[in-house]
Amino acid sequence: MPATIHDVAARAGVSVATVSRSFTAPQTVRESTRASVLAVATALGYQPNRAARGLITGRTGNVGVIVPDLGNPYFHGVLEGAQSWARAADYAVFVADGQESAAEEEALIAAMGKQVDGIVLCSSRLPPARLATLEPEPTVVLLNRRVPGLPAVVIDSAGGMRQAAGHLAQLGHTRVAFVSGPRHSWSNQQRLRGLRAAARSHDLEVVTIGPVQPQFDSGVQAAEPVLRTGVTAVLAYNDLVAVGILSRLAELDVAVPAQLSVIGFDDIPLAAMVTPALTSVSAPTALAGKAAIDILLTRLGRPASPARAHDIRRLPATLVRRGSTAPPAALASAAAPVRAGTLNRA
Amino acid sequence: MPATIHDVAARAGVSVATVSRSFTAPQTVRESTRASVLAVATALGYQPNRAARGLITGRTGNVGVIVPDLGNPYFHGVLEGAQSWARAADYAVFVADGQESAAEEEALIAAMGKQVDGIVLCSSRLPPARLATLEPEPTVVLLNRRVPGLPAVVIDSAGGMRQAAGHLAQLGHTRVAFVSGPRHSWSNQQRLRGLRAAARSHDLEVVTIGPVQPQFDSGVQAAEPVLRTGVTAVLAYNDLVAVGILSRLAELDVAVPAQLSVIGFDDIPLAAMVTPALTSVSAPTALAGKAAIDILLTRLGRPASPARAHDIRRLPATLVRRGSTAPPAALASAAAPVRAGTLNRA
DNA sequence: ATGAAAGCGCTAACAT
DNA sequence: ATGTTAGCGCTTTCAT
Repeated sequence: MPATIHDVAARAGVSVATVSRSFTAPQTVRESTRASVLAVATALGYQPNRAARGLITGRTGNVGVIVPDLGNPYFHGVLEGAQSWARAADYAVFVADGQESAAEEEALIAAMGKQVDGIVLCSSRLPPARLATLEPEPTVVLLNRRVPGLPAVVIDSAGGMRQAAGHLAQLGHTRVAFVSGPRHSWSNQQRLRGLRAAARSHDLEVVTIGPVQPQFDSGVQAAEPVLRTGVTAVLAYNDLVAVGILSRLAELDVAVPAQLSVIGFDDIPLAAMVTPALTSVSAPTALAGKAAIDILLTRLGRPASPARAHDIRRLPATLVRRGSTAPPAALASAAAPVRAGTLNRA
Repeated sequence: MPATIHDVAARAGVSVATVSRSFTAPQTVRESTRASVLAVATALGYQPNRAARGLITGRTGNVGVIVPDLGNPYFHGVLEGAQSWARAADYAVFVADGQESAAEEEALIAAMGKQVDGIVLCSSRLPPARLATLEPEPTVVLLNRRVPGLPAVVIDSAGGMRQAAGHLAQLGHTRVAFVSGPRHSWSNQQRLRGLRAAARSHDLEVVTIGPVQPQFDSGVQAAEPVLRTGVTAVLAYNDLVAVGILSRLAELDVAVPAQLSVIGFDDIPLAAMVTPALTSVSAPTALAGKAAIDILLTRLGRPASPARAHDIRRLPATLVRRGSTAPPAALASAAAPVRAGTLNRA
C-alpha cells in the first residue's frame, strides 16, 4: 500500500494541509517545516496521487497526442519532441492512432476527453467545420493544420517546396512532376501552393500525378506514370512516396539522379538511408511536437480563449541536398566536353 | 461543466447508486430503469469521471508501454498492436521513450507508477536483478526479454535465425558474418544462440563483427569490416543495421546479392522499401504488442502472482526471402556454363 | 504559518 | 431492485 498524505502528515507531526502545501505552494509554509515534511515524504516514498489531485483541481496532468498513423515516421519526431517536453513539465503523454480516419479520430477525442487536459491533433483528418467546434472542451492544439481561432504549429511546407523547386530550376530542370498527396490534405495544399509559386518565378513547367496515399506503395505505382511524362525531375508529396519511386526506378534500371532527379518531403530518417540518399525538405518534427506541447500547456493556464498570435507557431522547413538530385541528363552531357559533339548532333 | 453522476440521477429520478450500477453492473438493475438511466446519460453527455472512479477502485484504466527508442520502427508495430488491443478493452495507453537508458527507464517506471495499472516493458535495458524486483507494484509484462517469474512475450529470434542461416547454407554459402548487436542485449544473445546452433548443423563458418549499436550508421560502418573477412553473406543484428550495410555497399559498388548476400532481422517496413529489398526475419511485432496487453489485462484481474505458464507467450519468427540473398558468386558462376572454364583456373 | 473540515465524482458496503 | 452513506486521497476555503 503506497503512502498517503495522511501517513506523511502523521509521521511529520503536521496536518495534511501542511503536507499538501509543502508540495503545491512551498512559499506558504515555513522553510523548516517544509524541509521535514519533504524528508518524511521521501523516506516513505510518498507521491501525491494524481487521480485524487485531479478530482479537485480538475486537471489530470495528462495530455493526448493523436496522430493519423503511428507507422508514419514523420510522427515519431513529433512524438519524441512532445514526449520529452511534456515530461519535463511533469505531464504524461497519451498517444493514439487515428488510422487515417476522421471517425476514428473523433472517437479517440471523445475517449481521451476526460483523461487529459488537452490534446495535440496532428495532421487532423477532421473537416474544418468540426475542428472549429472542438474547443473549449478539450483544449486542443493543431499540428500541420490551420483553422481560424485554433492554436496551431505549422511547418512552412510552402517555403520548403519553393526551395526544392528552386533547387531543381537552378540545376537546369525545366519540366518537373509532382506526385500529389491526398487532395483534401492541408499539407498537400500547402506544398502545391509553394510549388506553383516557385514554378511561376522559375519558369518551371509542372505536371501533377495523383493524388495518392502518402505511402511507399503509392510511390512504387507512381514511378512509371512519372516516367511517361518525360520530366527530368520529380517532387514527391513525402519521403515515403519518394522512396517508393526510387525503389521502382531501380527495378526499371532508371538511374537516379542521372536520368531522373527525385526530391522527397519531411526528411524522415529513411531519407538518409536509401541509395542514393534522398534530397528532401526537412521538417523540424521534434521541434514541432515540442512547440505544440508548449502552446498547449500555456493555454491550459489561461481560461479558454481564442488563439492569440502567440498561439500560432510557424516553423521553417529547409532543403537538404543529398544524392538524388543532379542536373538533367542533357545538361550533364553538355557539361562533359567529350560528349559535346554528340549533343549537337542530337 | 460536464454532467456528473448526480445530474443523471436527478434527471432520471433515481439514486446515484443506480446510475453507477447501470454502468458497472448492468445485470443488477432492472432493464427498464437501466434503459432510462442510459438515455438520460446520453442526453446529458455524461461519462463517468475516470479519476473519481480510480480513486475508489484503485484502477486507473490506463496502461503504460515503455520502449527503448520511439524512433525504432520495430516498436511501432508493437505500439500499434498494444494500442488497438488496449483500446478495445477500454484502456488508454501511455507511451514513453526510455532513450536506450536504464536510468531513464527507471525514472519512467516511477513516473508512470501511480497513473497506470500496469506496464509493458519492451526490450528493457534494466538488469535482470532489477526486473525481478519490479513486481508486484506495478504489474509488468516483459516484451522480448525473459526473467524468471515475470510474464513475457518473446519472439523466437533463435528460431528465426536458424531459418536465416539455413537459407544461406542451402544457397551454398559456407562462410558468413554476423554483425552483432549490443552485447548485453537479450535479443542479441538469442539471435547469436540460434546462429551458433544453425552453424553447427549446417557446417557454416561464422565470423562475428561488432558489437554495434542497433542503428543504420552502425551498418554503414560495419560494411567494410565485413567485406575484409571475405565472407559471401552477412547476417545483421537487425534491419536498420542491414540497411546501413546495404547503403555502404552501394557506395562501394559491391553488388548485392551477386557479390554479397545480406539478411536483416525484424522485417520492419523499411526492409521492403530498400533496393534490393531485404531478406529478413519477420517478427510479428503487432501481435507481440497485442499479446503483451492481453497478458497484462488478464493479470490485472488476478491478485499479484508469479507468472504462470500461460503468461509466457512465444511467437514464431519467419524468414521472408527477398532480393538481397542469392547463391555465392563462385557458385552462381559455376552454374553459368560459359564461365565454368574460368572458374577452374581460379 | 498552520489546522479543521468540506467536498471533488465516484463506487461499494449496507440497508431497505 | 434500489437508496443511503461512507469514504478513496487530495486541495482549498475558512479559522485560528
